[in-house]
Amino acid sequence: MPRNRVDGVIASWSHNCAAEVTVAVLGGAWKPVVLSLLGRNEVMRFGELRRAAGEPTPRVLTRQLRELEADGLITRTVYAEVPPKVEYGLTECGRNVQPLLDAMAEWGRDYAADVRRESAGGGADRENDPGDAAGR
Amino acid sequence: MPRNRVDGVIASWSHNCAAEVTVAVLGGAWKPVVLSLLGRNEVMRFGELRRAAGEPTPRVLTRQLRELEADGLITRTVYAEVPPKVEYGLTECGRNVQPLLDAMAEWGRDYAADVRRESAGGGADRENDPGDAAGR
DNA sequence: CGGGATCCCGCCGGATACTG
DNA sequence: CAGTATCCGGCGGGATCCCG
Repeated sequence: MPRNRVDGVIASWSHNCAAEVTVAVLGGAWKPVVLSLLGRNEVMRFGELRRAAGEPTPRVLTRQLRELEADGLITRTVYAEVPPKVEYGLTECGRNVQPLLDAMAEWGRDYAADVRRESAGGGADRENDPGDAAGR
Repeated sequence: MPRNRVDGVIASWSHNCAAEVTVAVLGGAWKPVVLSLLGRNEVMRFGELRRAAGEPTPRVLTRQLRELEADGLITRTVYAEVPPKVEYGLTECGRNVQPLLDAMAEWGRDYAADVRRESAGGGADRENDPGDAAGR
């Protein structure tokens, strides 16, 4: 059970926010995409997943998948045949994270829209003027 | 408007999941803690924030705060007095992210509990047995 | 008090090449 | 097809010291 990756984070969130655990689990370069793809496709083969995710290099995708597997979010099923065939799917934990992932995606979209808006539209910069705050 | 940090991520989530934007914004080492602290305290000074977060090094905390500011989540108010006084607070965007942060924290807690459970309790490992899957 | 300057290092992600 | 092996640059985070 090589869950050592997130273990450090889990161990030290006494004063930390538990959200850091979530970031540690979902924070890989291709993990959100992979999870959302598997959320819609039940099972996917390696190449299929790779193409759909946007052609990450095999090495990187492999590691992302192994980490997600070690963290208990996805399953990996190897079929002993030639040519090789490996199928990836979601565990229950992986399915449980979908609503959260959706919420994160929604916020991300809204945030990106905000950024675009203020980049394009006139910069309505608000200045903080402490002014008379020279107390003490 | 140095929002260049997340701009790259925002620009390239055509096939990606928008959740990556969220990770890019909240993905710093001390960002979740800072945001949740500011969510409960309205305004906080640098040292106050530092102690409450768990004593990160000033340099690191400063950068986290600058990034959050550049990303539009927090405000930074400098009072021109001696000794120096700087107060941090949430922008509207920073307040909007609180519910999501809570959801992430909740999932993180549940996940950590799951991990602890299966580490302690007997490993109820489920094996995948493709068995008769040698099709084609 | 609230940082900035400098140095360091581990890790993450990508490119390229090779294989059972 | 589904990876593995090797090399590499960048940067995120920490330690330590110094400053207005």
